[in-house]
Amino acid sequence: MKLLEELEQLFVTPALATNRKVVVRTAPSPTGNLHIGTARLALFNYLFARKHGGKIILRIEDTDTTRSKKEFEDDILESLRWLSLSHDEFYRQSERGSVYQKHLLRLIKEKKAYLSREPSQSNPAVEIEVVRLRNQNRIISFEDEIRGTISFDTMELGDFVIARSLSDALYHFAVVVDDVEMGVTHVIRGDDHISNTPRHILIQEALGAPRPVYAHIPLVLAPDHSKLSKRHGATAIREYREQGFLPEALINYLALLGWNPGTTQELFTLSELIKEFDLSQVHKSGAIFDIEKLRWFNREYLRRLPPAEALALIGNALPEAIKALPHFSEERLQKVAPLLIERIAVFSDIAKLVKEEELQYFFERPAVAPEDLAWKDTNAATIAEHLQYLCEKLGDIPEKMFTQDTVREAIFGYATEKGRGAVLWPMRYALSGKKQSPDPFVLSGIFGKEETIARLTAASATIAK
RNA sequence: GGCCCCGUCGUCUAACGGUUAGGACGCCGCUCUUUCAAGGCGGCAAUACGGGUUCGACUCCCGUCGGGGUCACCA
Repeated sequence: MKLLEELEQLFVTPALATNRKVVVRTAPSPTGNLHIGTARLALFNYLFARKHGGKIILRIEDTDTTRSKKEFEDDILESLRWLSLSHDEFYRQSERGSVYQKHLLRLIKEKKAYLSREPSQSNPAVEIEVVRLRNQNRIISFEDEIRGTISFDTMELGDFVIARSLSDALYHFAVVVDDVEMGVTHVIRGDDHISNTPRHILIQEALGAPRPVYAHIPLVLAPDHSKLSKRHGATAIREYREQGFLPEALINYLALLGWNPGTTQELFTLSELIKEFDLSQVHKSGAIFDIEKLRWFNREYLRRLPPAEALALIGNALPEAIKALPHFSEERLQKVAPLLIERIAVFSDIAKLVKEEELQYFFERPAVAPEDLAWKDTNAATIAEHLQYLCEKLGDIPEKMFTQDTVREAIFGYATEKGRGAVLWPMRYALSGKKQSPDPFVLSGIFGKEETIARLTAASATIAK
């Protein structure tokens, strides 16, 4: 036991000096659109590097040519850009075959690896010559920034395969060679790589390279505690983008998933995150992705959006059917926008409102059901009387002065005197045709004098029948 | 199954030997109000379990249970 530990000490390569410039990498495989979990890892790498004035390498790990697709690479790049997660250098592993080969050859020459002729696993009929690493079968331990010391017995790994052939390096080898060649100082990746780490260290030591600092971040989990996958709903950043989530909200939410600044602050801009971020505050256990909290963040950012920007985004999310309605206009939409913002968390919620017919009445005269016009047991004659009065009273307001405030001023006394419910409910219902809607003053302000009076008159006519 | 990692409200988390175990999301209630939304106020709700160590454990140690990861010529 003791001997084993001493033996181990002999082989331990010191971690990279901390005074070296920080170099991190985010290394997605283009086998799917940018995943929420990958984006979060990219974010952690980004925050760490930017905080320490380091360099960020984006490396596309496409050594598996059958599963890798250009369209996924495009999506990854585009999604990262959308999230504002920039990088400083870009590589594709598929373009680095000669680099891997060079190191493979060297290792073989130094007898640290060897060629082995054996039947192909995919096609046992043919023999191929794979490259295996000479494993010294010892205990590897490393310091993980998140978990502390982790030890593995690498015995059961055996002389594992590092390349399918001299010109076809496998993932583990490519990763280690790249990290070495690119001068990566901090490997910040998902904790599903913990058990790959001893293998990487073995390769690294064979290469005679220094050991980077490892930080294994716990994974993002689905509500059922399993790995977040498609059956749990949207997993790609693109889908959230398409649903109308704001990148700032996504960033903020993802940052707080497994990390916190140790204060109760929850809303952070990217640059605040850079300032606050610290690997030592990263949690050890996996965090469940909670769409409700993401929606809350999104709403917070939605409300902070400059009005012009919000308006443009609402315009994008608004179905064509609404834009085709008779009273639709940009001016009208501009007035409705603040109401909308108050009622949605994500832009895709607009489609839901439309489906529930919560928006139509802003842009076309609503159908009014006489039986719904009455507040409690107010009788028809009284309602008609109130509506009549409202029309007259509002008619006295000059068109230019017709706003939610002047309308309120004009009729609030009357409403208070006659019973607010008895006056205001029919007024609001007449304007919206809905049992639930914004208040009648706000609606009047949106519709303007002519349309407001027209709707009140129409409702009044309905009740007269 | 072997190996590795993890375990505070339903969820994200604070507390790093001494707190009535705090905050946020969600949920519920109240309030504002003609209705809805938003807002304000409040409530429900957790240290997985069992042993130690200690004057004192969410915090340290051991075990149990539970969860996750990984065991490729995928990444």
